[in-house]
Amino acid sequence: MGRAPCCEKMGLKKGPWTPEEDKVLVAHIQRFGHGNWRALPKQAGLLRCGKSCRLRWINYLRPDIKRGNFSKEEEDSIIRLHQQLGNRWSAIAARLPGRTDNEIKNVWHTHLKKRLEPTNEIKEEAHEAAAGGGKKQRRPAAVAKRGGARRAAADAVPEASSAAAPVSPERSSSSSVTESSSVTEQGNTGSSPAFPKEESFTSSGPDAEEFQFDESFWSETLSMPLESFDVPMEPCDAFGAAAATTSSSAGADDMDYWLRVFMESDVQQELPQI
DNA sequence: AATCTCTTCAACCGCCTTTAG
DNA sequence: GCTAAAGGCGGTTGAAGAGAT
Repeated sequence: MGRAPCCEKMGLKKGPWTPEEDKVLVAHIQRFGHGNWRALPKQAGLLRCGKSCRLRWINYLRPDIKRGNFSKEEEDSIIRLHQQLGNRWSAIAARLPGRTDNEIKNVWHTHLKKRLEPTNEIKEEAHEAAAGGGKKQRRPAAVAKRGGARRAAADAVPEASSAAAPVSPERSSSSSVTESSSVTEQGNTGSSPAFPKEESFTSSGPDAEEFQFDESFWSETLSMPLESFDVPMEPCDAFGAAAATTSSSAGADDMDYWLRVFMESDVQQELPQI
């Protein structure tokens, strides 16, 4: 059907939001709500496109957003949910109260996914190293040290807070439940309370072997009843009615249904019980 | 100390779905 | 039932920070 761009680009600002813009947006939404994102920027006097406002609100300004690093439980949940839902970040986010799809997506790509690909990378890197050294030698991730200016700006937003917390492992590259094939997990979801996220899952090093994916992980995971998840599996997210009215939450219901069907049928019978 | 390389994440882009007329 | 508008979602990008050299 061919849609016009979400905003006529003339004169609209792009890039990082300033605290002033945040204030204006928050104040406007608190007063008038966000019935119409498209019209909102005009009404609020913002030189932003509606989508941009929506994104900013959803991802950063909403009062119920939980900022800061992900707890181990949250990461475990992401991993499990990703196994089941694939890259359906919004569906995953709906099950992690206070977390946004964008944030989860970022965490997945920056922390979790990486840790699940060591076997491939190791092989390639070994190859490269043997071949005379690739341009990209992966260092032990210099993770979690950031949080610089931009984060500070985000934190300037009401409710911002943060705490250090680690990550955990998993694998499954892109989408769909079925495509996931193997995983390692063991030593990480459960072990190491301190969970040094910098080192645990880097792709190289003597420990790499430990992260070979093991079929048994899937058996365990797939045979695990949903109820046993450490995160509440509510059909709609923690953000209340607004989200519940969206079509995506209906989709989440469907997904829950099918997941249960899936879990309660073949999988449990075919896979070895723990 | 300077430069390079890598990592992180906020924000954008464009497609798909849903809703309204 | 059709079309267009709006909302929603996932993929991708690029600026900036931090560690390595």
